[in-house]
Amino acid sequence: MYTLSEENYLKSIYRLSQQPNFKITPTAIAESLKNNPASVVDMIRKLTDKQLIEYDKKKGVKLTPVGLKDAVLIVRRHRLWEVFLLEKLGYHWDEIHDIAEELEHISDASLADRLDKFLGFPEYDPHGDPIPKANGKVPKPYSVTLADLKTGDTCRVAAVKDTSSSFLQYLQKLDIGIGTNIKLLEKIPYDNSLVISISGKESTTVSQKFGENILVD
Amino acid sequence: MYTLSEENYLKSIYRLSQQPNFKITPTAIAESLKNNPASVVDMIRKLTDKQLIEYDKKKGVKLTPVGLKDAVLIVRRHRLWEVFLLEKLGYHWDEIHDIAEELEHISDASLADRLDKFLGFPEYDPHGDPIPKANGKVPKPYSVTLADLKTGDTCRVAAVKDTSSSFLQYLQKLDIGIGTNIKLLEKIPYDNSLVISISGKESTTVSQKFGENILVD
DNA sequence: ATATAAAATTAGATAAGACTAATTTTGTGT
DNA sequence: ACACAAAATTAGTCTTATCTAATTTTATAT
Ligand SMILES: [Mn+2]
Ligand SMILES: [Mn+2]
Ligand SMILES: [Mn+2]
Ligand SMILES: [Mn+2]
Repeated sequence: MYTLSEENYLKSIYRLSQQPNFKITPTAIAESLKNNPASVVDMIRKLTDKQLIEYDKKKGVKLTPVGLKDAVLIVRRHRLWEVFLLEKLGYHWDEIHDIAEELEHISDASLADRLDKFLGFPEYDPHGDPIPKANGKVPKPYSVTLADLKTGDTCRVAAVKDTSSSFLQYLQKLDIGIGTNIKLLEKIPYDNSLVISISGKESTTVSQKFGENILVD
Repeated sequence: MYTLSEENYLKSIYRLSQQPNFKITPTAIAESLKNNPASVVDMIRKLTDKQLIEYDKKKGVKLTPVGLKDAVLIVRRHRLWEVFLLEKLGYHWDEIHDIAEELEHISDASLADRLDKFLGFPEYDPHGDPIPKANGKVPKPYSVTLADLKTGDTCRVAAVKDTSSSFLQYLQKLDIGIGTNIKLLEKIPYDNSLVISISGKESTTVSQKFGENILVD
């Protein structure tokens, strides 16, 4: 159906489209794929010809209904494989993303659905991201971040925005995972650093960037 | 490490090398990969440069120790994924080969070993082919075919040589699978057709080609 | 409004892997 | 040894996807 590259572009565009009010430019796509804007311009032409995206200079890139449907199916496969790797093969949550990045491209009509069933129809992947359903419906993702809370608020970690191993390993070190309870003790006005209590334990200070990459419930 | 194409060539050369006294020529490789001899010549050069194979005009293509080791690891992944697809996801044995053909290329250092453990260290894949061990040792494959038997002999189906869906579906129709008992009732001298009894039931006639593609115990 | 910077695009190059068509080498039968 | 066929190889083309460098367009700041 699609080449590996086409699928990676579709997925990248989909991910960028999740950021509200964000204009999806060639540069943004290039950054997200760690490649060159010139290459992106080529692929934009190709995907436009295939009617998977529309490109308006003013509005940026937008997925067509067909492009969206297929992008969502790739995301579905990615997240299902992540669940498999963690739950069945015993990988840690900082190791699974790159492998799923390859597995998501395996094309077989019934593979995702069989995997879904085998895994017991999980709702969320190991990073807390919602797993699109077979019909293409995507459960609403979490949207409030730790950095959005007010002093004194308590929350449950629901998902992580950043899935890089450096971030995930840091979380591991802090004993934070999906489900961990966090209380915001103080917000440092100077640089918006956050003083938090993890699982009721003594306080720790984390950066604003850190807080913005944790989605809470 | 290797490109998709390189891996497919390595695996194809390995498979051909399993046929005793068979000279592995560019044409043979081309046939096995359903591509063009000219393309094969290019790849022979590439793999030779990488010291994965040696090519002697007289003796044909041969895997070097390194090439052999890596080819075996690809076969290991292929066969492990086939077990997974059949046992865990409920595919039938005629559907798994093509999917495993893609899955075998997923490159992660510990993936095959974790999958192996998850599956309970299976000895044989769903077609009866031995699964190479993590250390690269390959259990001895079955070698006697149904066509090798003498009239009156009884055997157990141990493996199938041909994994095409047309062959596997035919076997399914005849109620033959790994483990099925077959008795050779008669060999027709004219064209070596085989009259057999499957699981003790009434007799069926199959072709010589059919018999040569069933390995027995 | 104009200079400057940033972003987008074009032009041209490269690499992998496949193909077809032409040519050369090898093998076989007489 | 010679003729013919088959196999191997070379030459040249194509597609996909990437890059760098040059150019054009768009945005921003004074
Ligand atoms: Mn990917
Ligand atoms: Mn994830
Ligand atoms: Mn393959
Ligand atoms: Mn098999």
